[in-house]
Amino acid sequence: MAPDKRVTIRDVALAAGVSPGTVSRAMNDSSLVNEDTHRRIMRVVEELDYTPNVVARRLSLGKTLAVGVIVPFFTRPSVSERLNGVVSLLATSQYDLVIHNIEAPEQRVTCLTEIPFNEQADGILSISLTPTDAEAERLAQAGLPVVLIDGDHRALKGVHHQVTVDDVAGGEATTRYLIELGHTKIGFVGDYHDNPFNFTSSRDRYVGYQRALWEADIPVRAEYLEENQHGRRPARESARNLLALTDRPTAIFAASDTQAVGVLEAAREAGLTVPDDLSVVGYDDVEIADILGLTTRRQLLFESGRRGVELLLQTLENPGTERVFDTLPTELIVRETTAPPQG
Amino acid sequence: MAPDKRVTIRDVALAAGVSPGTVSRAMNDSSLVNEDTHRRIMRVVEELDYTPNVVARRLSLGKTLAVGVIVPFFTRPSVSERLNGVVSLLATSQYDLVIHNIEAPEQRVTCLTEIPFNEQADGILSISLTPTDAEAERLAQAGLPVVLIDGDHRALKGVHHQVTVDDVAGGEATTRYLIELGHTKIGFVGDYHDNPFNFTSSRDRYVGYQRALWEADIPVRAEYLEENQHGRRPARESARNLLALTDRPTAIFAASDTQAVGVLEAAREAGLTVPDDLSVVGYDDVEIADILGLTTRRQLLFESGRRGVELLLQTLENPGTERVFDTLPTELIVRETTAPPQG
DNA sequence: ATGAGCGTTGCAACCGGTTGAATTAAACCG
DNA sequence: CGGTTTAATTCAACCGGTTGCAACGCTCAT
Repeated sequence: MAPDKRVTIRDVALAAGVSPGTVSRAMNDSSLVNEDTHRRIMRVVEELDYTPNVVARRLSLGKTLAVGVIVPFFTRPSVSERLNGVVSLLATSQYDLVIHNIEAPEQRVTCLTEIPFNEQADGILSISLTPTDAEAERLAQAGLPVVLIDGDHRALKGVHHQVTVDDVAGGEATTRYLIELGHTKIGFVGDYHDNPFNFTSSRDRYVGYQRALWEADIPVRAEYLEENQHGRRPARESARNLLALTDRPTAIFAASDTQAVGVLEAAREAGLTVPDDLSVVGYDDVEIADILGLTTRRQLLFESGRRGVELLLQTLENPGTERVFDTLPTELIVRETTAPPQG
Repeated sequence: MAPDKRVTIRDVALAAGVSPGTVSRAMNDSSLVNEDTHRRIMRVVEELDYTPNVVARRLSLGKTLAVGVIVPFFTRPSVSERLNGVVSLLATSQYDLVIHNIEAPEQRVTCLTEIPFNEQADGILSISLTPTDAEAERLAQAGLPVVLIDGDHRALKGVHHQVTVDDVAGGEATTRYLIELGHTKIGFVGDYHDNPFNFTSSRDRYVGYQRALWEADIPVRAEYLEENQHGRRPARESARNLLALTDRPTAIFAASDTQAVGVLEAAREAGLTVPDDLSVVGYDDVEIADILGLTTRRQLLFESGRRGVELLLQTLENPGTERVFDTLPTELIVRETTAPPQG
């Protein structure tokens, strides 16, 4: 009944008539143990159904064989897709994945300052977070490899690698596309550019938006910028404001697909036809964009996760690796929500 | 430069002029330690910035202070939402969350048979997986508390608690709603009922569908059942088949919202207006349902995750806890994709 | 003064692996 | 046949905490 105490390495040693050390070696680097002994030990392992205790192993090795992943709001489709890339590659390695979700700004602090220190992970993957200078310094102290996915902090040594997208360029190119279609009155619906999580993508895309306008000699109008909480509903509100302007935009660039959906809803409410009365562009190219036929700028979410893990594993194997700053490309996916302005 | 070796409990002990044991006690149950000593130790801890090594702690305690979560396809919105519930509650506890994603049937086996055995977790949460009898037995052997969220296996002792939805009842009620609207030709678009992951929800909902028809004396027509891979695209294909029938259904019940989206797409392709020419109902009530105005049966995804964790933590605290089988309610959310059949 | 009783603290074993150094046994060589 | 190399294995320390038990110092009652 009582699930007989776990089988330990000493049990195996006893049964095989060797010392624990030999069993240990047999299970790892067979090179030092005799062929026959090895086989014998393995047979006993089989028989007793022995599985090494990972925790003991970790303590002894001084490695946790786990990587910590810090993600904010992992239910957001873009984040979830990145995480998916992370998980898919990590599953093929010996490392476990310990997840730390951040839903509130306080958690952000705890995660970034405590996790690296309690030896729970050999490396840290941070998704969509841009550490402040103080946080980066603290990370550096911990001496763990840190990889930023969709987060930028080249300045300090705490960060080893990063995988990003050039959001400024992406925002610029997307805006330029709208301009080339003939739009000059282009609204922007994004997150609060100053937010407690220090999310930077919306802000960066807006910077790109401004650049595109400048280059085209189109004035940047303050009333065309709407900042709000992230999300579909807040974006809908923001879009309502834009569409209520006396000189309303003929196109709206949303900082994410989720927000673009809110924009589309606001347009419908206002009785506007998309794309005839209003063009809408999103960012990310998550599934909803395909479903709704939303024109958007695609970024390689899944790949960013995979690439991040790849870099982290590389560093764990070989701590001397040079720092890498990857920038993944983006691509405009034109669907049915954009067209030249009417009249 | 070299991030000076980690501070251990012995360093603290030395600095505070006590033994490691006392420091350990001071950090845990202060009751045995003198007030003054306690304060002194804590000051040193502060000064040296000491954090206990979790791995050593785990080995010594014989507990891993982590729970393993096994999820298939966590990018599916319904699963992700459940996971969200899990994470949100677990974050408030001392337990870490180690994720194991399953994307292929082989992984299913590894996860269910190995993970419980290598002492990586004190308890297991399994989401949307129904263990086979053999797997359940193996789980029981491991002697770990296991909680099934959206999975059913009351038969064996391996499972401690479970949190489910009555999919049969949900499917029946949903179908009855269509019947009450006046539909008699109702198609069903679901997963392969026989699949390597042993997902049962689609199958169960279909059983409910059959019951509703029987009760209403409507014949169950084999050609109205379409099984396919899970997903929007396969569901679209399936719906195409249904709509191509000479006596096509006037309503389609999709086993999930994701699949309902595929059905809507097929309807649009076929030039049918929803809900006038075709009614469509989904299941889950994930965000896309709200966006598209899809009538659907809501289930409490987030809550199911939270509740599962609650039960698991309870059992970890107090191993004697009685087994609990929770069934969460569902609710029909009527939106704009259902109406009485035309003519 | 003696010893019981209590609150604190130290000691040392233990959790279950890993690993460098020491040991043993076999093999080889002049 | 002694001496040395080499391969295989054992030994014991170690990773960094936890904890039962012993020991210590003190108070208090006898």
